[in-house]
Amino acid sequence: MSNLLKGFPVTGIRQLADYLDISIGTVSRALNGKADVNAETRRRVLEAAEKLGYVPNQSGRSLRKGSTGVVGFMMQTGPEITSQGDAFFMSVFDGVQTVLSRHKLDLVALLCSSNEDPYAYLQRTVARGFADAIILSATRRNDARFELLHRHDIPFISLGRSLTDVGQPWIDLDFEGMAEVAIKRLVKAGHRDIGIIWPHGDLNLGYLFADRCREVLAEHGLTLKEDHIFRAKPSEAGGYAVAHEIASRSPRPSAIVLVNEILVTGLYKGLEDAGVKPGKEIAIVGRYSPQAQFLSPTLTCFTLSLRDLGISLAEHLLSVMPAYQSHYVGQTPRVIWPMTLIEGASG
Amino acid sequence: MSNLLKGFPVTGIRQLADYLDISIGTVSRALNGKADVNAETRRRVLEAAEKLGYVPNQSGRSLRKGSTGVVGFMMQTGPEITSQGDAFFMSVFDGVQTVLSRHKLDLVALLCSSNEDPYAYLQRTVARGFADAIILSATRRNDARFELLHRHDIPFISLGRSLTDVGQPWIDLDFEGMAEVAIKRLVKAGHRDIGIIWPHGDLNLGYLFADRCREVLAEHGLTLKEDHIFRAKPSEAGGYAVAHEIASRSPRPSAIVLVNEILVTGLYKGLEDAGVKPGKEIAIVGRYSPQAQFLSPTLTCFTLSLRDLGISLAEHLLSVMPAYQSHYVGQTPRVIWPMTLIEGASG
DNA sequence: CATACGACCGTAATCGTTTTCGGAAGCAGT
DNA sequence: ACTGCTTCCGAAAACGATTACGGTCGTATG
Repeated sequence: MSNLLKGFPVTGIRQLADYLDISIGTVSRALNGKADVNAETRRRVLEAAEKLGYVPNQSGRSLRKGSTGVVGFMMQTGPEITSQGDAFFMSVFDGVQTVLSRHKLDLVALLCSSNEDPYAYLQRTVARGFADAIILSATRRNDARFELLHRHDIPFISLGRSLTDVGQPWIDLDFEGMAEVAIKRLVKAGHRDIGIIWPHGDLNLGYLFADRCREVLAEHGLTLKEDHIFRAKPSEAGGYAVAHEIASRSPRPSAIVLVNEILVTGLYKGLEDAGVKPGKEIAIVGRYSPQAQFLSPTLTCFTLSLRDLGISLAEHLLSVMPAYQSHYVGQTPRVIWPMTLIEGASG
Repeated sequence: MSNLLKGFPVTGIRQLADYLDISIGTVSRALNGKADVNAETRRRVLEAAEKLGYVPNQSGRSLRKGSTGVVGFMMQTGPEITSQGDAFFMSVFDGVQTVLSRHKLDLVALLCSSNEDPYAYLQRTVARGFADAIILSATRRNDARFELLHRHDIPFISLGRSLTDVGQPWIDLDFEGMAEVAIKRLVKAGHRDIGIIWPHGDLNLGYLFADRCREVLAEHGLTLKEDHIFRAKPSEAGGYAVAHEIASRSPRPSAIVLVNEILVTGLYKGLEDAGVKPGKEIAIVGRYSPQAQFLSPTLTCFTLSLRDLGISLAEHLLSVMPAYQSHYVGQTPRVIWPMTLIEGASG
C-alpha cells in the first residue's frame, strides 16, 4: 500500500487486485480482454491500472506464456564488419516496426559483437528464450544459423538467400536483375572488358551477383576475367584501396560494377588520385546511398525503398509466426526485391 | 528424455537434473558458481550442460532474480532521425559490448520508431523490466527521459548532456572545445565573418556549440550574426539545401563550422553547384566521418575513437549499477570526450 | 562413545503472470 | 422444487529458475 500512497507505479498484479478487492485472476482477464468478465468490473480494472501506472511484469508473463513479444533483428557490430551503414538499417528498422507495432510486438536489435561467433551468439539468445522470432541479416553462402533456428522451431526470416534451405522465408534484393541490367547497359555503351568488386567475406550475394554477371557477359560473347574480380573491405577505405588495384591492372577494365553501397565514395577518390577519372576513363555502376547522389560525376546506381523492404520483412515474418498468421497462410514467401536504376553520368 | 535422444538442446533445468540424477538446486548452484557444491559434481554438471546445450531460460531467471542481464541502448529509427553518419553506432556498440561481455551482460538496441514518442516508448520498456540499465542517445536540451529513469531507479548513462540533471553520469563530446579550436583557427586565418550550421531539433549540443562559438568570437571582438546561423536537416540532402541558403546570403560568411557529420557531403556539392568553392571561397570545418576523408578539398575536421567512446560509456554505466560496481565507486562520472583536429585543406 | 562441525545436497518457497477448472448466483423452463 | 444454462469470479496449478533452510553423511575432537 505504501507505493500507492507515494503515487508510485504499482509493482504487481497482486497489489492491483488488493486495491480493487478482487482476485488476481479477474484482473488478468480484464486486462487481457478475455470474454468472461463483467463490463463494469473490466472498466474499474482498466481505470485503476491506468491511474496506478500498473504494467505487467514481462518476465512473469513470458515465463507463463512461453513467448516474449519481442522480435530480434540480428546484426553484427563493428565498423569493418557490416556491409551496410547505420542509415541502411535505421530505415529498414523503421519499416519493420510500423508493422510489428500493430501487433503489439517490439523490435530489438540483437548486437553480435565482432569478436563473438555469430552462431554461438544466436544459440545463446534463442536458448535464453529472448525473442519470439528473428530476422537475420548478412546471410552467408552456407548459413548454419538457418538450421539452428529451424531445429529450435523459431520463426524467422532472412534478409538474403543462402544455399542452406530449411524452408524458411526470405527476402533478397534482386542482385541478379541488377547484374543483368548493369552489364547490358555497359555492353550497349561499348564496354567489352567489365570488372566487378566482390563483396567481402562469404556473403551469398557475392556469388549470386558474380554468377549472373558471368552469364550475361557470356550471352554477349564476353567473359569475366578472373583478375578483374576485385576484393575490397566494405568501407570507404576499402574502396580507396581497391581503386589503386584497379587502376594499376593491365589491361585495366573499362567498367566496374559493384554491389556494396558504402565503398563507392572511396573508390571514386582512389581512382581520381590514381589518375583514372570515374565516368570518363572508367565507367562505374553501383548501389544507391544517400551520399552517392553527391558524387561527381553522378553515380549510375540501383535503388530501392528500404522502409518498404522493412515492411515486407515484417509482414512475411508474421506469416510464419503461428500466433499471428491472421491473414496469410499461403506458400512460404520468398521475395526477390526489385531495384530501380537511376541513370547517372558514371556509366 | 526424448530431446536427449534426438540430440536436442535440453529445455529446462529439470531435464538436466534428471539426466544427471541430481536435484535442480544442485544443478543451479553448480552452474552459478556457488560455493557449496562438490568439485566433481560441478564438473559433471558443467560438462553435461555443455554437451546437451543447456542454457538457462531468461524469463524464469529474471523473474526470480529481478534482473535481466541486458543493457539497452535506446535509439530512434527512421532515415531522417539519426544525426550520425555511416557506422557511428556500429562502432560505439562494438566498444560497449567488449566491456559488457566481460560481465556477462548483453547489449540490445531499443529501437524507438519515428512515429512513437520516445518518452512513451521508454516508459513502456522500463515498466516491462526489459533492461537492467539503459544508455540514452540523442540527448535533448531538456530531456524528460532522465527523470523517468531516475524515478524508476534504473541505472543509466547518456551520450550527451542535458539541462535536466538527476545526478546521472554522462559522456559528451567536447563540442565546446571544438568550437574554440575551430573558431580560433579560422580567426587566425583571417576570417571575420563566420557562420555555423545548427543541428536539427532540440538536441542540446546545438546550444552548447553555438554558445561557445559566440563566446570565442566575442573574445576576438567578433559576433555571430543571427542570419549566419543556418538550420539544416541532418542528412546529405539537408546539407545540399542549406548550401544554397549560405551561398545566397549577403553578406555571405567566409567560413562555416558545423557539428553534424553527414550533411557535409551535400554541403560540398551544394556549394560547388552554387559556384562557391569549398576551401577557396568559403572555409569549412566539420566533424570527421568515413567519407569526409574523400572529399576534395579534404575536410578540416574533428575526430575521435568511437570504439573507445563505447568502452567508456559501458565502464561508466557499470559504475552506477549496484550489482557491478566492483572497481569504481567514486564521483558520478561526467566525461567531456576530447576530439582531435585533422587539418585539411577546407579551412 | 558422544558430540560437534563441515561438506554437500535435496526440498520447497518464491518471483508475477496466465489459464484451467469449478463454484456460486441468477434465471428460465418444466 | 428440480434441472439446466449463463455469467461471472476465485482458487490453484503451472511456467523455469534461484536460494534459504534443513537434513544426512563422514570425520575430527573431547
